Amino acid sequence: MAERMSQMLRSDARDNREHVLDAARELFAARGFDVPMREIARRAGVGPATLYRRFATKEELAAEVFGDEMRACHAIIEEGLADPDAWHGFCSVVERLCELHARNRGLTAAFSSTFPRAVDLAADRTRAMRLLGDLVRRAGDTGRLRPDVTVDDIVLVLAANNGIHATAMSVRVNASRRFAALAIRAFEEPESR
Amino acid sequence: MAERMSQMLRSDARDNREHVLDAARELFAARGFDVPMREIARRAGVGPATLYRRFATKEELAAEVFGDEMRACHAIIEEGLADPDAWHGFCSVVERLCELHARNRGLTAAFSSTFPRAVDLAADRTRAMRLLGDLVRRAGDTGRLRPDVTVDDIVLVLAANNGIHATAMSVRVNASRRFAALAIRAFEEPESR
DNA sequence: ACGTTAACGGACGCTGCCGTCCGCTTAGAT
DNA sequence: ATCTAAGCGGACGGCAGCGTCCGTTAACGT
Repeated sequence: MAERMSQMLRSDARDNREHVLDAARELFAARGFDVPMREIARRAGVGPATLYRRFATKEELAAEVFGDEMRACHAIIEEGLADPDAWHGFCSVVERLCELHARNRGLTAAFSSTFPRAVDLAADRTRAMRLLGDLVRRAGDTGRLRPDVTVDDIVLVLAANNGIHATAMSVRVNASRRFAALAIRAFEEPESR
Repeated sequence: MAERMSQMLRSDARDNREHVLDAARELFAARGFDVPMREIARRAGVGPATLYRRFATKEELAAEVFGDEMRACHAIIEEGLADPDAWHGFCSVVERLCELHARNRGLTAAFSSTFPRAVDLAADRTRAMRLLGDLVRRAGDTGRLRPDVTVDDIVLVLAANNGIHATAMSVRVNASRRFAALAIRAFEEPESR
């Protein structure tokens, strides 16, 4: 559908739309949702009006950008579910989600909280929740996961992971890795190993 | 010193100063550092000019407010150090710090990051760090704490705790409690009990 | 090549915040 | 009761970000 619309655009408009999305992706990832629209436009080599012509509001742009990131989340969880070792799959999901969120400031906002008008993100979110539920159940069956751990705990950890506000990305990612390791320790049944 | 200055103020000015501090405490706690100065003034029943006459800048006001909260942090840590059961003291510090930070949005900003001009807060911060170091060492000696846990891990957990962005305070506090429990599990040496 | 029309971007208006100024008010000393 | 200076707050200017308008440019069908 998005492609059909892009197809009807003139070639320069289509290019600019892509440039805007790329710029938004980079800036949202690096500095969170609070980057000014003008700066996205500037980085895309485009005037503000052009940006607003394609994306009527900041939320609309964010919805499109974070929709992509959401798909990355889904992919990670599904790969974890596909892991023959359920516990290992669970751990790698926690680790990789934490890292993804550390690399994308503001992705957590899309994941846990809700954007004003981003209805489609809510659907992605509930789908991710369902998948996470499967993951937790599957890991629980192995006995390696503490029996009282729920999906909410994962979401809590993800939200908390977003509290790591270091400015430099490398610092953020390192801290996030340590944090993921802590979280996994907290989730693991001590008597299982 | 602060009292000496207040003493020289006219009675109405002194009252208003207190009202402003009370309002700022409440609003910073409830909604974080981003509340408008006007709103603090309004809540204090005071004009903007009055507020700015007492606190030349927003940071100055925040420094004064969070200075008080800082003292609460110190008290918590010192009580933990005074606990005859070192491990129990350690746990209660983690729990109580998490809860305090959950009740005070933006306190973590003062605690871990640095305000532009809040020099005096930095001193409080390093003092808190030293105390936390003592706490960790003391808990480590009991063998209940995993030997690789450092002060940085506590700070990391505190920062992460601040990522719990629920709007309603009761929700935030509950989530924070669960989070503290998770953190303590992660810190505890599994073979020790 | 050329005309039509989509697309562009600089300039604009609006809102919300910070911090200041200045004419009026009132505490508190005499 | 009076006076004076400390104190007050509404109104102001400035800045930054969002979203829009309109005169100009250039894509692309013929």
